[in-house]
Amino acid sequence: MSRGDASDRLTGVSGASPTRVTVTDVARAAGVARATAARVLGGYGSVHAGLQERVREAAAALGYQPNTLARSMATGVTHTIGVVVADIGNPFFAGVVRGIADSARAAGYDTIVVNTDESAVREQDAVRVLLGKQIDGLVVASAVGAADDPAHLRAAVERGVPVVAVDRELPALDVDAVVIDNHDIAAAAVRHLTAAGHRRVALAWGPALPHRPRSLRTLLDASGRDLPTSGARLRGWADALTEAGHEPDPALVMTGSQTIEGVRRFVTRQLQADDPATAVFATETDAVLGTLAAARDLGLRIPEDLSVVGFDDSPWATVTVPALTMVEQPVRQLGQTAAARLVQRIEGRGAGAARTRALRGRLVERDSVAAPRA
Amino acid sequence: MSRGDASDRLTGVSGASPTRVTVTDVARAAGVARATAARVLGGYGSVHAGLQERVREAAAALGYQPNTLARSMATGVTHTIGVVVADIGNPFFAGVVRGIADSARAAGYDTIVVNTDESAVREQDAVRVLLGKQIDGLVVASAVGAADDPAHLRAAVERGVPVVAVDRELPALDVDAVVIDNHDIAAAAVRHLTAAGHRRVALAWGPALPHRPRSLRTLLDASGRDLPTSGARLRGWADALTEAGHEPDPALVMTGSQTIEGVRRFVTRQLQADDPATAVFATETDAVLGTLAAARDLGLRIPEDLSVVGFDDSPWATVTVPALTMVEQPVRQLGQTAAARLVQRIEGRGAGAARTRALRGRLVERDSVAAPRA
DNA sequence: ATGAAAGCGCTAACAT
DNA sequence: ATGTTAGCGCTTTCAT
Repeated sequence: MSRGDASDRLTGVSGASPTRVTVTDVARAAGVARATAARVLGGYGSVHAGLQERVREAAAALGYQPNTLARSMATGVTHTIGVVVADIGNPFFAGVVRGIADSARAAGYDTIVVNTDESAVREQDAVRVLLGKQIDGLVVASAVGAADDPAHLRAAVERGVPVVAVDRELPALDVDAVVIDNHDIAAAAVRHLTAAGHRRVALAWGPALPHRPRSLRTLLDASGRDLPTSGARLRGWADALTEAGHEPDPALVMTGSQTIEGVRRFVTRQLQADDPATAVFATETDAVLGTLAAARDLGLRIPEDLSVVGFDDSPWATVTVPALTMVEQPVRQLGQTAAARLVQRIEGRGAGAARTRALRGRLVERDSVAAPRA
Repeated sequence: MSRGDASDRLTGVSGASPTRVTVTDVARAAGVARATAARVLGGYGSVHAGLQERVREAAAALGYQPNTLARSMATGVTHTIGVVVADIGNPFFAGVVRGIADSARAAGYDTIVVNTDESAVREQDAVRVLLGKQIDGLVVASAVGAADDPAHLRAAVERGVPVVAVDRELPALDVDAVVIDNHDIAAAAVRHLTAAGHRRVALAWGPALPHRPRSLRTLLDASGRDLPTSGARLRGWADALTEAGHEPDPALVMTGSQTIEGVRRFVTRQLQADDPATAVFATETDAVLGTLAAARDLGLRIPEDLSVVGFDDSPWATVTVPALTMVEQPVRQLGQTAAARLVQRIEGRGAGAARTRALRGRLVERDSVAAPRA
């Protein structure tokens, strides 16, 4: 931790130069003042062409590399945005992150990505770390429920660090958000099923609750406290069913352990019930996998015995048998839009009230939906 | 860039405090010297309990948050490792990154992840940015071919920044590496096919080459210049075939455009050839998808008409029909091991010569392999 | 156009 | 145990 350790390291690993070369070194070698060398190396102010040359040569000869930390200390700006994402292992978020990086890069910003594994604690940590690193702005796909107070993010806002929510809104905070219109696309997906004649459409998965709510209202209320995306999808499901004249039965909604295995058990139960579900709306990739596993367990054929619509289209959805009808989300665009908005905020343009921008999902129809058995 | 802009931003976005609170502010509020405040806030040195209390209260009251940049400037250490990864959208690398972050976090290091989308130019950029941010070490899954000179990474090493290669070795550089034993697991996969009676095992995909090499030697040489992983898998394929007494025919190796569509065309051609392939060894996820697409196009059944072994086991490999026999790689462990090694290097323990550590893949047998048709 | 000097927020010698 | 002072590498007045 001491300076001594640091230089031990420098000399120890490989016959490396025992000390980094700084503007001071370059200035001395070029025979100019530090300020002059700094001006050409930093690309600001104005310096006689001849001197520029000399400084550049000296810098190249010494192998000078700028220290961005020092620059940031002096300017108060890092040209870096932080990204806090709940699950980088999910291709959805991976795509979002790439979109953010694309857009940020184009605007001259670096990105630092931190994964929280859906843990609220790690999210707080991540935000603290990023703020400590003096990022200029923050894009966050938060793991906190819609009802929880995101104090760590409020701290960012209060310090004047612009925050943009991506995919998951932050109703408790007055910040910009870029999301998918989950209610509409979910409703469209379920409408596709009711149009084919389905009345009993199971939903996997919904909010994680300790025990199954009896009434639809209780369920909707509970989901309002869950992740905003999952609540919106649930409401879309309910609205589409209602619209088709069917009662949205809370018993059709999975509220238990949200894992592939949990879905498998839930769907199995739904298919063996007295008034069995004839279709499943799977709102996450893992829910699709669990549903397919359940169907195979029971020897049910898709779509003859069971119709399925799932979230997050992916290349493998075309090689299953049958190919799956899926909701496609504009992931990359989601990230790009969020980063663009953030850069606007950082650079002081686009001031004004926080705004939520909703992007549209798309239903990709393949072969996993048919009319229910008579 | 100017200080003026920065404070405009601070005041503009929300009624935020126009200036950050520093140790100096806290010290003044607590009525102690800066050093004293710094000691308790930074958690070093020793300070009378009573004063500690007072400083902490003042800090809390003012909402003090440490500036890690300034700390790093003073100490010369960032407690941050950089991760450069070729494709964060690939679940394989997503898993590796999580492993790295786990392990780093446990050792008290933050991680900064940069994605390069398999572009050598962006990789250079990424490394420069990370070095500028004064990271303490670097984990890299490089996009550069085994034959290319990774000057950007050499620069890191020469500056005394420890580098650990993950998944993809850097033969041109004397650095630690943590990889999968691609040769062995590929050979095991192909052996599994020859054991079932296959002689004509197509490989999708191999090295990207402008035109198909005529001889096996030319092919192997060419692949030596490609990504180290793909070369090793190719050699594993060749060795397993040879071992079973079959000539590894270079015509069975895909060398063209490495996309799902490219694989689909390649496999289609292989299956319609005079002496058709009876099995496909797909060395990447997208190669598996292309292979399945080709089989479906031709109305071939797996495994009756075509056997398939693929790389990168994944939950969806169990829900295809049939479930797929796949190579599973210990992705998380790969990342954890790499980060652990890096931390050792950073902290000066585990000095000595660079070492490559190879982790073993595992063949997960399911239902996509059978004896070839007579 | 160039140079001298101050300062960003923190840590770390060096007094006391 | 506390305070004083210098300094990390850079940018940015302010002189000249």
